[in-house]
Amino acid sequence: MEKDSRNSDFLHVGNKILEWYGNNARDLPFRQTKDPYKIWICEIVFQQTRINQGLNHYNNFIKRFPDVKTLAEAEENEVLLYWKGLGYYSRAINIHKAAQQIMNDYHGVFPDQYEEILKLKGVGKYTAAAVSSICFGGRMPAVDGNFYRVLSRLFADNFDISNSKAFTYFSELAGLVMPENVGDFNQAMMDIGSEICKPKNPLCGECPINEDCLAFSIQKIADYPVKTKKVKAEDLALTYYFVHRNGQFLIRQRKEDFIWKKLFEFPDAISSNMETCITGSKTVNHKLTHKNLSIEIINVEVTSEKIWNDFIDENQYLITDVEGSHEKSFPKPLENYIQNSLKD
DNA sequence: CAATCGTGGAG
DNA sequence: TCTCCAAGATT
Repeated sequence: MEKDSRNSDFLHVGNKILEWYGNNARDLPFRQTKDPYKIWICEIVFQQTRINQGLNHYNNFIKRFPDVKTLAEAEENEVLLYWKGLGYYSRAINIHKAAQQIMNDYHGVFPDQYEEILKLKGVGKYTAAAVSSICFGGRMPAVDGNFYRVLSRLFADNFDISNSKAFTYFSELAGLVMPENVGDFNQAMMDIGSEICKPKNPLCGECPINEDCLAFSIQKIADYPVKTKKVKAEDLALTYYFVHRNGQFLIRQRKEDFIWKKLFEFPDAISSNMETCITGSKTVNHKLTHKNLSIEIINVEVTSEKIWNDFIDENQYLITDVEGSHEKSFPKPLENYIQNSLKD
């Protein structure tokens, strides 16, 4: 039976990728260390997040929380503050809990085994593989979106990446290609995926493995990866009241298991005797992955001290001002609203 | 296990 | 304007 040359000896592909990485690795702050703490933080920050989008957050986070102990001892709200604007805020909650796990269960020493790293809150198979391979010589492929794309093109493989078994499937494909240095290989695949084998307009001419790439050879790059499921965003209307008096305004912390959990927000209702204080409103549209939000923010200018105080007492709202809001984490549209309120 | 969780940039 | 999607994890 005739075998395509691409179907044997895949190891040379991995070595080509490593060689390319040696000359083309991006110069990123977390590339200059093997401190598992820093690598862990960077892996969490950059989940579903582009490098340019998360770089400042990463640097600021490391500066404020340079080690596990500092992070574990911090207040949850301050950890959330350093996550402000980054999205997927449960990452901040989990990263804080995981730091406490490391202090309590591992005496403050970052676990060096894949199975142990996997037990940390917010750490899944991808992150455990990345940290263990980069920092401790672990040998698991860090299969992420880049792996799906590069491998599905390399093998012209139709496996649906929205299938829940995609991780296992592409882990096996990765195993065919994976060379000795798994840590560098994992990082190399991410760089190739984001710099060369891009979702749109990939730079196949510059790709170190274009001679091995089946999709490239049959001119079908755009057909891979296959992804059948599309997320549909539903419309959702929210109403907030920007209740303010003498430069101060009212907020509270979200608690329900819903969007923006544990972030701060404005009141979503006012007392009946406040309705005469309404001076206008503004509607902001904001897109989340699964929701198209239409947020109406009603301006309530309270003049009566009694009405102000009664409302706060009844609902246990917190009082802040623009300056104080800098110390709390708000959803992006509310953060924007607060900053714009300066211009009045 | 399919649905859910942000934000911003590219095309 | 609109769609896709980016170093995923959790429930």
